[in-house]
Amino acid sequence: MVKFPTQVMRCAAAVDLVILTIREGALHVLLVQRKEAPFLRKWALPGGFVREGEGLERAARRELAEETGIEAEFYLEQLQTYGEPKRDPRGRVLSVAYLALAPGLPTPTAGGDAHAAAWVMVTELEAHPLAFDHAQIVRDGIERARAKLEYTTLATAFCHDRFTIPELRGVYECVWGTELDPANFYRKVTRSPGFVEELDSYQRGGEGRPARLYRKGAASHLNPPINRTV
Amino acid sequence: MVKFPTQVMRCAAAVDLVILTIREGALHVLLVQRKEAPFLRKWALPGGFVREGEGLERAARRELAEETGIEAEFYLEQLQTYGEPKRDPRGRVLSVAYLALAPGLPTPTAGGDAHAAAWVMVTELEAHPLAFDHAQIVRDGIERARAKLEYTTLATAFCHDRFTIPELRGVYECVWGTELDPANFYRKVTRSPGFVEELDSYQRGGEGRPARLYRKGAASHLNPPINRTV
DNA sequence: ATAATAGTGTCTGTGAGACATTATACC
DNA sequence: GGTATAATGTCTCACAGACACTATTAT
Repeated sequence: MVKFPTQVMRCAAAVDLVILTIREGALHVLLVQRKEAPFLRKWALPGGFVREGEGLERAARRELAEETGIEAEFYLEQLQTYGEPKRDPRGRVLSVAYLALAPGLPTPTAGGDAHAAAWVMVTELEAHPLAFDHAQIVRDGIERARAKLEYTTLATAFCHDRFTIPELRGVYECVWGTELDPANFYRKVTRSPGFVEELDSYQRGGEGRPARLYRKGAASHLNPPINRTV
Repeated sequence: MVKFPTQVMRCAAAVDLVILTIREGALHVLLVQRKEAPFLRKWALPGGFVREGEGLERAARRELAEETGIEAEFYLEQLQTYGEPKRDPRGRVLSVAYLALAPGLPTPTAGGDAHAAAWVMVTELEAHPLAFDHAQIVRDGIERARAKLEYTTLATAFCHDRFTIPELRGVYECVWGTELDPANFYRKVTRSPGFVEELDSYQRGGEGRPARLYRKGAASHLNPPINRTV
């Protein structure tokens, strides 16, 4: 059996999750309070060590289910890997960060692993000093999400099965922190082939004219993109 | 001193490089022939293990210098991390892949590490079965480069200090495998603020009217992007 | 009726694609 | 001169931004 050269460095492998969702009209990220040293009681991203024989994405999905307590189909993509030698005082750790997007989750999620978990508005992240290099990871995750809304149909990952165009516009507005023209947004979304599929039902109960319901379409890319430079 | 939980899995950490360049009007990737088991004598991406106390990007730059034998300033960005449990028969390895772009390199690079190294046209990759999951990594790297040419000024990373607009167009055409209208490309590039900076000299010696020389500008993003859907 | 929100129509400016035309080199 | 390539000009169509207008609900 072939072996590694004996001097090869070994390190621990972790996955960390930037889980974004929209609650009460604002972009939130899930944070957990550490119950172990180092950084005891500090806020951190949910995550954990990769297990023997477990793939990276599988580890990420396991942590996702554990920490949110929800067995749903999240959108999940690998973000980046952080491996500075000193990023963890316990020793060398490679952290493979994942970005997860979720529609507004029902419970505030008291995690299965008995952490204190909380949704924190991304505008209030400065008030939550994060452990390790997690502040950087969160910034990278948010920026990735913001960028991808431009040229992909990813905004639908923040919506439930059925949603209205104004709800979808709200996703863009929350994530980008801007306001979009309702009329132009409507035209753009409905005329981008495969972005959304029209349904026969309407959203009732709100003020004003009821909005037609849509579900996500088959397209994943958006060409031409939606501009956030306004 | 704080320690990891004892049962935490340890793995080796590697960096693998997708080094792209343009030679003789075609996109090439640097491959090395393995001189060790496993996959002895098979083609593979240049790379190696991360050393103790060495950051990921620093490891990538070290391998880049070793394998190309050139101490130049490459564009380098992290691509993705590959960590399937069985991807290396010797044991668990996390491979952090990097994408490097280089202007046409003078020598075919007989690597410092005594590998046989070769530039391979990306159109001839099928004829070169790659070790590990490197075929997937190369595909991901090429696709990343193709996508980034659309909305960034990265094409200049394939050019030397001074270049002409037709040369830059050649970069797009090689990487995308398409043809672009010279007149429209010229207009787009010269009117995108910060893409290129006009110089006072001209490229002489070729056929036809000499082309003005440019150098890369300060902008990194391109808005609106250049479309490859034609 | 009034307010509020959903959805449609219209005008205008920007920019891409297509392609004609002019400019400047080598032979 | 002829040929090749660089650079400019022009026409048209698609589409985004701005915003007026119509449609449909709740109160």
